[in-house]
Amino acid sequence: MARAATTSDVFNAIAEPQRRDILALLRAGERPVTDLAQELGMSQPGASKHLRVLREVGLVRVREAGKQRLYGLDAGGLRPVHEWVGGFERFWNESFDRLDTYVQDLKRTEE
Amino acid sequence: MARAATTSDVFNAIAEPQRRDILALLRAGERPVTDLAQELGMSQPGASKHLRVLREVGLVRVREAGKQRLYGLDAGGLRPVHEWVGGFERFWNESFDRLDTYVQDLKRTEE
DNA sequence: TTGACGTATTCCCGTATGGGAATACGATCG
DNA sequence: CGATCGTATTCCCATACGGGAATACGTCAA
Repeated sequence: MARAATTSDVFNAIAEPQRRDILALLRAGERPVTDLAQELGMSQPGASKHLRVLREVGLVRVREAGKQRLYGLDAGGLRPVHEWVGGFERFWNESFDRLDTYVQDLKRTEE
Repeated sequence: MARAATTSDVFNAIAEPQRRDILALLRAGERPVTDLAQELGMSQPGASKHLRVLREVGLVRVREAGKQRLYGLDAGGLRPVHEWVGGFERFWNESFDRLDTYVQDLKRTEE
């Protein structure tokens, strides 16, 4: 056993910088694989692989368009992530207080 | 070359379910390693390792407390994630429209 | 100083990947 | 049908992890 099954999980899908780039690009609209690959400076197979992951977790949708396959954004899958992170929102607003406490503590320790 | 250096990146840090669990628990306040390990059903070394990753990306902060080391949440690091995902918010609100378009397209294809 | 307790490291293993190269597919056009 | 274009797969390599076991550390109590 090793590296618990992480794939097919949205959090893992967006952990890859290149995949985040793809998603960002798709906000502008549907695009064929080659287009994405070229624009992001990656190989076609590379783009296809990343798109596959994104498709499997439901962040992207494909549409057959003749010889091409147009990939489009399906942002709904990001909602759970947004909500999860949102659950911490009130904590980073307290950050200054906490940082202050931390600093006070350091001072006390140094004395 | 393989699997680009992903560690030391917030997105990657929260890609691990267990690490997300740790962060969630820490919202209730500081905790020593053993506590976390037990509560989450993981080994002490395991907890320490995950905490190390979280510390390196700045999501967690340590405070020496005698024999123990109290880990506390440092949610500020989640802000970039929240913002990134937030950049897609308006897209998942359009999801119904898009889904509709998609379905229309399927119908047309089947005819 | 010796022990005990709470943690962090180090090893080692097996699997999951990301990337590159070559190749297999599927659809459209002559 | 045969050629071509746009994509998806398959191999293979090297590395990054996550997990378990054993061990090294650092601190405090007796």
